Amino acid sequence: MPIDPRRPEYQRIWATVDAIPRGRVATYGQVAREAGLPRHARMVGLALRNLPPGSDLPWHRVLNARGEVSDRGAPEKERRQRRLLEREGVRFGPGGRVDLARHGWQPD
DNA sequence: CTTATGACGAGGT
DNA sequence: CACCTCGCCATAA
Repeated sequence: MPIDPRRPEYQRIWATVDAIPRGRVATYGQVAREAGLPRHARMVGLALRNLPPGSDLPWHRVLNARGEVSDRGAPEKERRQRRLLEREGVRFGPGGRVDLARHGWQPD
């Protein structure tokens, strides 16, 4: 087991991701800040990488700061993420970018 | 203890 | 736009 999923940092990160509404996206840095962990964008990636297989968390709604699906060396999984987003109405422009001003999550 | 790694990001060229 | 460099920070080795 790489990390300890019981730690509050991970609990807060996952809770934040869980709050991203359908059809909207958030960046790693944004999730980190919302979770009260500024400068921990990389930790968000770490948290998502360690999700239990059958998790219902909307992990696919997290993109990098440029609005693209992050390269994790697994083209198949990356295509799946894109498909899941398109399924909920998120449009990808040429270059595989999402317009964050249009689809970005604005927390209350 | 020291290095390397990485689903990241800001800022410069 | 594309790259590149550097800072960041939890983890792993």
